[in-house]
Amino acid sequence: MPNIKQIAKIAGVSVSTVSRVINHHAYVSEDKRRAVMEAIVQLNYSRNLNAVHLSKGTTNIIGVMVPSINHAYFSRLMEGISSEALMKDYQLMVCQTNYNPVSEGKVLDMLKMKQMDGIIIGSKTLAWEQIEPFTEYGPIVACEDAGTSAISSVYLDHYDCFRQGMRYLIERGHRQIGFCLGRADSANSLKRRRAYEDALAAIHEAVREEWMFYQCLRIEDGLAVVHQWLRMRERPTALLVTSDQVAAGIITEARKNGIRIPEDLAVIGFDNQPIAQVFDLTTIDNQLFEMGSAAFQMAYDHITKKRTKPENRELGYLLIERSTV
Amino acid sequence: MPNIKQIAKIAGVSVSTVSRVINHHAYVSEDKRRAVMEAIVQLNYSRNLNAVHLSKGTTNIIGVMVPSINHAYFSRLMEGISSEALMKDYQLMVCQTNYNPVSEGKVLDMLKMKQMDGIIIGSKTLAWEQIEPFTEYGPIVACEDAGTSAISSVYLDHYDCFRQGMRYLIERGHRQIGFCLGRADSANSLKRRRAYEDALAAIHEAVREEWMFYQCLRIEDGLAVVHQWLRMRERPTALLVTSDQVAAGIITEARKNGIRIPEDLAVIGFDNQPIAQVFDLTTIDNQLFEMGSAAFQMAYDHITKKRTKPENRELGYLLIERSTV
DNA sequence: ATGAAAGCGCTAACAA
DNA sequence: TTGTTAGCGCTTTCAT
Repeated sequence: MPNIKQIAKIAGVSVSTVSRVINHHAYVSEDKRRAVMEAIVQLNYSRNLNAVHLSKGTTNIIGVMVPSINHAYFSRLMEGISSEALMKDYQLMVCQTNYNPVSEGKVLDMLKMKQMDGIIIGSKTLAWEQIEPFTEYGPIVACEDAGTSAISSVYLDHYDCFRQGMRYLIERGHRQIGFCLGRADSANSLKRRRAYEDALAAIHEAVREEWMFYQCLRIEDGLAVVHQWLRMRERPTALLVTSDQVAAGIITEARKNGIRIPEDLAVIGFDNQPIAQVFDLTTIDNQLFEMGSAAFQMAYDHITKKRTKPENRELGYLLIERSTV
Repeated sequence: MPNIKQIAKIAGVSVSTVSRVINHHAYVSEDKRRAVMEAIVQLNYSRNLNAVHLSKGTTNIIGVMVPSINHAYFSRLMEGISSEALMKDYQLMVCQTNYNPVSEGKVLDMLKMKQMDGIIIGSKTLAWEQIEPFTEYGPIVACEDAGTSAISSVYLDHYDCFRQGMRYLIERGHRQIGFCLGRADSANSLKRRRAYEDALAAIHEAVREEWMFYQCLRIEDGLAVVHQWLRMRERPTALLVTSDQVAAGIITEARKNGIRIPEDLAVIGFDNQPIAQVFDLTTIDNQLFEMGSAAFQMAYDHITKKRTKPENRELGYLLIERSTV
């Protein structure tokens, strides 16, 4: 592989002139520029990015920490990140962690090792205190509420959001309400559960453990929910489901079993994914794409020093009324 | 940020010894090793990966070229790639191209610029001849038939596969068969169309343009298909749909319109995604996960010189009989 | 077992 | 406008 030195030699100039040409700097005479360009073509030259990165101390790479690449929620989020990265000519290093703390640590380490200029956290299991020290090495933006930590974040108020879902159901006469969440112990789940309990308390309904479904992450998880529902003596008349995929699974299996939606069972989904539209599913749009692009922008602004302090940006959400309630 | 030199100084050894310790080389006395380790902890040192990459000439990064990050097909494929990469300690640079030739070219350029050690192509629009020259800079593995080019590939025989789908439908009495494909001009689509035409010719049925749907990529694309189907005077009794998502969209919209599946319309999907299971959809499993992991392994073997010649590996497929035919 | 030193290829400050 | 040169931080060969 030819290097800048050989180009310089052939073009009859110094390496700095070559560098200037490559980087489109001013103050290069037209004939030298041409000579360099010709040499570049002649030798089929390309810069060695590792050398560039080492020399500059930056990489134009953003790391994306997600538990799973193949999950509608993160796919949509990454799409938002990617669209913004594409415009700014940044590359994405997608790191699948499977919620493994060791894997998550490795991603943080890569920031320290200057492999990437910043990190966007889609979701994680590590505590904020374990992540915080790494902000020294570059911006870290979380796509969830980072609480009082010094980590930037784009998030929405899941308590509020869940409360609104509950309110909507209650206003339509439901009192027996259940929910489907993902990880039982995640911060978001905890908030949602609190919202759920508060909402029930407000209408003097007791909380029932058996109406709370956890580990509902994918479309197929909806099936088990329906079967459990069928086995119950007392059944919830409505379900707040924090994933359109799971909601779609529930609806499909429900219909197969002759359960009428929403008459027998009302369902509210989350995310407003395309599948929600197809199912005519009432859902809460939590702006995943926008969250992704906002996260990238935030990281970008920090890298380019447009900002220095951590930011916390709350996004809105929108209840989309369709036919499953 | 501390560097190897400072560590050496504090530990009272040379930089080479530090390097040996970091890289777990043999021939380092126990006390020096300990001294180095202590210095590393003391200064909170981490290697600068850009320097490592420059020095070594490799990066342990594989580029993944996909038109879209947020698409079930590529998500599943990337999951396969990722699972293998995780085991081998490789990082994934996911590059979304939107089938833009310029973006695709940039990914290839990054290989030349030594930003990545190899590339896995999920799908592309560039011609093989335009890609082939870049194999000089590192292994390129395509997740589709790369024809006679010198590019490695993992693929399945889409002609055969489509033929089998047709055969299955025909055996069950269908003669009026349509299909839903993605990009009209892709190599795969062309093969499938040929298979379709050959299958019809074999039963002396004419080919009808209006029964061939293109640009069917996402779940929501299924709706339009159903509406067009409804408007037809003569309708196909069966549809071969190269995406479970689209098939699910079709089924959902069909049921909503009182169309019975499979009595009025039989549907075969593709990919055997989780959604196919939920919909009890007859589908053809084309082993996307395995394709992804095989692609990574292939790239890996070339990088580590276990192989040098381009490989072409054909994967099997499996028709999964469920209830939509 | 250890160290000196020559790269790896580029950027950018400085001098001219 | 151009060139010289000192880094960037690490690996690895070659001596010892």
